[in-house]
Amino acid sequence: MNEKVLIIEDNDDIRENVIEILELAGYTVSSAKNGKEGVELAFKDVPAIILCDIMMPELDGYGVLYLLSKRPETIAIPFIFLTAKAEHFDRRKGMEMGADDYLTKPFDDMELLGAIESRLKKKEGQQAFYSKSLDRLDTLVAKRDGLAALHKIIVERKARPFKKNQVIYYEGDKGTGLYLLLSGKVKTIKLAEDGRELMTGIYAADDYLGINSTLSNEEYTDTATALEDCLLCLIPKEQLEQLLNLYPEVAREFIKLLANDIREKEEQLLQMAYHSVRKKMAEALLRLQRQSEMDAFKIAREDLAAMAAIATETVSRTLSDFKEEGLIDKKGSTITILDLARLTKMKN
Amino acid sequence: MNEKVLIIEDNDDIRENVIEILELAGYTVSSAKNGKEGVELAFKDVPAIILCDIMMPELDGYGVLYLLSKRPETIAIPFIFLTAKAEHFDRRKGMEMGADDYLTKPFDDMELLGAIESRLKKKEGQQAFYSKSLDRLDTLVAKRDGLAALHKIIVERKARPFKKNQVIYYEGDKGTGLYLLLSGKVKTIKLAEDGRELMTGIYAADDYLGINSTLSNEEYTDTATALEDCLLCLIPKEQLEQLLNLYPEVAREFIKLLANDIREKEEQLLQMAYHSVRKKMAEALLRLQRQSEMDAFKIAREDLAAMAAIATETVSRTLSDFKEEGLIDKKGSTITILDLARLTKMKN
DNA sequence: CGGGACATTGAACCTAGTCAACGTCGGTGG
DNA sequence: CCACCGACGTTGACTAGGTTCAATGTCCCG
Repeated sequence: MNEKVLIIEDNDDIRENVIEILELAGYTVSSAKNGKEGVELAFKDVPAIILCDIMMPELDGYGVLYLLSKRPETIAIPFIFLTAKAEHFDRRKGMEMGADDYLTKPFDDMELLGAIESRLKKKEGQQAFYSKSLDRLDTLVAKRDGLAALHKIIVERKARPFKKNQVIYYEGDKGTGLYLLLSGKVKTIKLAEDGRELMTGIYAADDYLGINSTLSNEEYTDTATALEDCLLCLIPKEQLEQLLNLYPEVAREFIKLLANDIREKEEQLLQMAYHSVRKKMAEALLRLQRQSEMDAFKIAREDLAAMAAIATETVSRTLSDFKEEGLIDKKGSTITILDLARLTKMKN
Repeated sequence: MNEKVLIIEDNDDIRENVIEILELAGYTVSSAKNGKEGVELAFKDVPAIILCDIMMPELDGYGVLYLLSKRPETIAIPFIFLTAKAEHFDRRKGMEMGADDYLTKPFDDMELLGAIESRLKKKEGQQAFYSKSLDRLDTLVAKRDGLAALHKIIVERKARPFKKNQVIYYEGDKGTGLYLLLSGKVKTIKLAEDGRELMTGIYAADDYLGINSTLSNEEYTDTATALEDCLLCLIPKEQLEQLLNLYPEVAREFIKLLANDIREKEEQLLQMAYHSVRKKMAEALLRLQRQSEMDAFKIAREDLAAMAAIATETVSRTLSDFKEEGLIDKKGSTITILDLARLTKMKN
């Protein structure tokens, strides 16, 4: 196979040791002594997998991961952190940022080789799975003629998995492109000065993410976070731009999406403004039901609060009332809608 | 000149009398005995000017005016109401709907001929004025190459004046096309079930109106009303559609407009949700200042209330507070911004 | 099965809405 | 030109709905 591995590690002993092992195992290895160097190497000569220390001079492991995720050609490379500390927080932070695995130093040869091999294999497996998932898009996208080009771009592009609670992009980031959500659920939120969150959107499979920022060439105006494990496909801005100029149907399609989005936002605006908490709550539940296509769903009170722009305590109270009235059932964070009609007709 | 006049009047004596006078004066006259017939005639053979009774069987004068305003080819025809009652309310209602003049029965020959002549002359004069106003668009629109086509359509199309408080379109109306605001100011509002209004947008010269409804092929989602006397140009949906398919630049331009609109709506959403009344008020004032480009503007308390989604009484109170604090000055419905910086930095 | 995160409930407080009365402005008709 | 009317703006008193703070309960993951 002779796959390319990049190791980024400031400790000379560890680095040399790893290089030796990997070369013996038949990999082609390149190495860097700090994060900055590592990122440059990765861009110049794209590796199949990256091993990276967290604590490093110049640029730490998180920074490396962040920078790599900014470029489409390096975004999908399997990424394994090497770390001395097995601390929970660090581990979680890394995984949330999109790392694929952790190796706690000291690790022995078999651990190292096993991790790399399993990652590469998993990636291959995922690739196959994505293709299948992408085939489904055929029926969705290729209906109209010119949209076939968009479809082609999507299929050729690798999909990227995001884990639950992982942030896809932050408010203020420069838009790198459009995300197509292949599976899972994503929320977008805006932060008020005092830290309270407002959910501006909730997305399920086949929805586009970050349309407006990408198309207006501005920074993202909200933060997108995965509500559950997701599969996303990034369509780079440049390709999208070309597509828009070549195929009016594609542009027309996006115009429709945007226009509908505005209508929804205005509707939401009216609700925010004049509806009672009960009505806002009912609308939020209905929105969730509509897009999960089931009568039961799991959602944190905090997320519900952000959707309806009310306090979490008030969410609890209102849901308890609804349960009393036989409108819904709830158990923990799972909510089941019992009386859709009465919820829809909720008086203000 | 031999201009075509259409008279719609159910009283046989009056109708015959008017026809006689007008034919003597050299006009070509067609006539209808009720509103329905009149509208059909107007569509079949577009007249230069229309005289129309208000109280009629089948379809009354208001209905005629409404139906004519739905079609681009009949929208700009001068319209004179004939009415027995000189009541205020009726007069105002007619003028708001877009009638150009009133004749109170009984009227003598000179009154009739004078009104028709002056209307036709005025229309000619306005046409000349519009062209000038439209020339200004050259610099705005024709910068990019393909947009020249859009510009051409705008220039070829007649602009139509709207009077203060006149409704341009109603929520629920099927979108006939896109309006370009040439001069004046327009607000768009949504109505809550309980009748409270929320202002979803405020537009000044060179803004487009009803983009999203037109482009998504849906009904208007809000009601547009003239805040002052306006000049609007209607770009019919069909022409717009052609343009979008032919010129990617035009589509691109609208995509940008829509995307920006979404960003603004989301920003507003966040405000609605978590800002105090003081802050909402400040933001509303700043929005007004930004688009009037002056520090002083006239606005009804009710409109301010609709902008910030608060009660009119609260608007009064808050403005009084602001005045006390030296942030603004106010006299009647005129507000002057004194301390822009402090208003911008208003704490929540 | 223990601990921490998440959910619920209670009580006090406070903001902004409502109702009502009064003041002010501008336009219309005598 | 003035007086009057109606629409619009202001102010006060009261109230309801929702937030906040705080304590307690429950679920779920390791």
